[in-house]
Amino acid sequence: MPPPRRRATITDVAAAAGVAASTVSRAFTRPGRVNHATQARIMEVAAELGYAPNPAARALESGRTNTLALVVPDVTNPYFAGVIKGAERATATAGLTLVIADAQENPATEEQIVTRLGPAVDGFVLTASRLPDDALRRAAELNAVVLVNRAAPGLACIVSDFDTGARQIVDHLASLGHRALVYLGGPAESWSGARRWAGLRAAAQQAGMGATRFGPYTPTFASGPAAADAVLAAGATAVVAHNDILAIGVMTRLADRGVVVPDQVSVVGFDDIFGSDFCHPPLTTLAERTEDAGARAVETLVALGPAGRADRDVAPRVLPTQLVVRRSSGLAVS
Amino acid sequence: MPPPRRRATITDVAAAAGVAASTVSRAFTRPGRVNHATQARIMEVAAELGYAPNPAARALESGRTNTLALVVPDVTNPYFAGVIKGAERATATAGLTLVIADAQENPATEEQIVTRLGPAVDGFVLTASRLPDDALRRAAELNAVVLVNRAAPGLACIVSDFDTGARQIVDHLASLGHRALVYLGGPAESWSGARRWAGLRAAAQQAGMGATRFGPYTPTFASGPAAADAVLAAGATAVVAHNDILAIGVMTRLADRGVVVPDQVSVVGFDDIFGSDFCHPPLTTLAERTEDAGARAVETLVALGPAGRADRDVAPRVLPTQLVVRRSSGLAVS
DNA sequence: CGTCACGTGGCAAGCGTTTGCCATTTTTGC
DNA sequence: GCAAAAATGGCAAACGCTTGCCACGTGACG
Repeated sequence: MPPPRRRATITDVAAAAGVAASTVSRAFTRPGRVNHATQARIMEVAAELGYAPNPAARALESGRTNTLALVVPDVTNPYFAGVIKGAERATATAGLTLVIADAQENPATEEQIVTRLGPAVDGFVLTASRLPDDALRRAAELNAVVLVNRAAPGLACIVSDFDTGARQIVDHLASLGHRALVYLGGPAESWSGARRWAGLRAAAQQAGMGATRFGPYTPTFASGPAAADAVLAAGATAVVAHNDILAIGVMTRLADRGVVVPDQVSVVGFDDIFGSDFCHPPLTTLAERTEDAGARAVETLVALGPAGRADRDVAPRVLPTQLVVRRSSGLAVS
Repeated sequence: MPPPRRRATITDVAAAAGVAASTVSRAFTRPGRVNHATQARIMEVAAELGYAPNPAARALESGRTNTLALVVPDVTNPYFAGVIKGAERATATAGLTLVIADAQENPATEEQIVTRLGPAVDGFVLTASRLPDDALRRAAELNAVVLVNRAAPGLACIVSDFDTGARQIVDHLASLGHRALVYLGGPAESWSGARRWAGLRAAAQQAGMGATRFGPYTPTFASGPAAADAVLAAGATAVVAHNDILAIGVMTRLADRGVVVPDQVSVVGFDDIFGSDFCHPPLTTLAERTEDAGARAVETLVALGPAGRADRDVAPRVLPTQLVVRRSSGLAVS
């Protein structure tokens, strides 16, 4: 095994090519600025030496790191997979590097991430942030920040159209003859959870349907039994869960208790995650354009620039949602 | 909106606390080295100014970035969620930062990631790397590298025990009366795919069972129909898929064609991903300790040090697997 | 009371790059 | 051919931090 090779620096390349370091630097950053022949020679030598510019040194001088951070509450949650994918794609297109950080559903962890990573990145995409408004404002003073599925005064954000989405769900259930619905709420700090419930309640009222909120439940498979039992105890015929994972957990418990979905209870979720098409029965759910959301967020961040000058419109960009009707929703029991 | 505030530097803190910059630096990096009272004052001032050390500057001096990179072929693939989670946890424990990069199942992209990110990180965890051995060796000359579910001469790696796992699968199927199995192969470059097939074939031979490989298939839901149709055409009673996603895709197609799993065909997957417990029917699959793998990989990387001195044993660390029997496997049709 | 060790803090160099400024050479326009 | 302008490349400072080295002051020891 060869000794750990020292990485070639710009000076090494300069020496080998017989030019000054500054010329090498320009060859990489301002291609037009140096003579064509010199440029070619430098590039050749650089390739030969395996030279790659040191990002740390670059960042130090310019203050720009060409790195964006995406913070999600839980990387293993398939809901965020789409956001990650979209952000990843948009970042690559912009020629930047993306760092993904896991806040572990914990505001303190999230704040720590923002503090520690702050100087190392040009901006943050905070997805479903659990941080209070003033913490977000503070973060936005030091870094460009774009929110996804969370709104805060003065900050750019990308949100799904939960109002229309909720109306679609309610209309769907109403058209199946349901007269009331139960909403299984997610975490209390969840902004999107609040929006979902607000949308459902408003739409239900407009449609003359009853709407009750249960919970909060942690939106995991494991919360399914508690939620399902509560639904059965209440005698509900239609239940809308905070998200698909919870919905699937509920359906699993209902099956265990011999309750047939959708014949006896209709179940609707939010997110259309991986798995909602092959669970049993396949889940009716409100699909969000998560990949778009991630991509849009990064694009907005790039447009904002590292200073985070939000002089432009900070009006929320609203992404459409779409109700995917599968087999978990059916006619109300008469 | 306030003007974009300049980030406080170590000099600002030093000035505000009435000490030299070096003292502030030491207060952060060598707590015992400065007077207790001075230390306290510095910390207080630092907190007040919202100071956080600039990682780029730190990295420049020390050559260490305190950042590790985890490269996965596809972040949205739930199989890698466990690896990510485990790596994330171990990295946090070690007080480091983790960067996750998506190679998009593309060797060229993977190589580019390693090149571009190389100077910015202290080491790489390459998961299911598609890179050829010599590219891996080159990468390992410049950075510490640990492989997950991939082996290469001279490099540290964490692998699942596919030999034992394959034997468990074969024994299970044999005990259900199956006399032969069909393996639905994954991508040709997949190292773990090769190991899976090798293990299955060896175990089948030992058990006196037939074993045939079909494919390769891209391991996605969408490949299910093609694979399922091939299985039916061959009249197989037991099928083992390269991974759970493919297995679920196959089961979906089988259901569409009116074939009952497991009564007519038994299906077994690899990975035990999110969803394999609630698909229909729940999938029998070989569970790997993916979270452990991620954590172990990071720990190994940390132990290696930034120089990547693999003087120590580079023997593969083998992680046990476990067969999770659910309802997709049953008695062979007689 | 002198010597020594130790605790504590400052100075300054250096990490690899970028960039403003200047000097030199080449090109252009007349 | 000459002056002016453009092209090209070098010098050196700066980015924020770490760290080897040194200086100073204090307490311990003989």
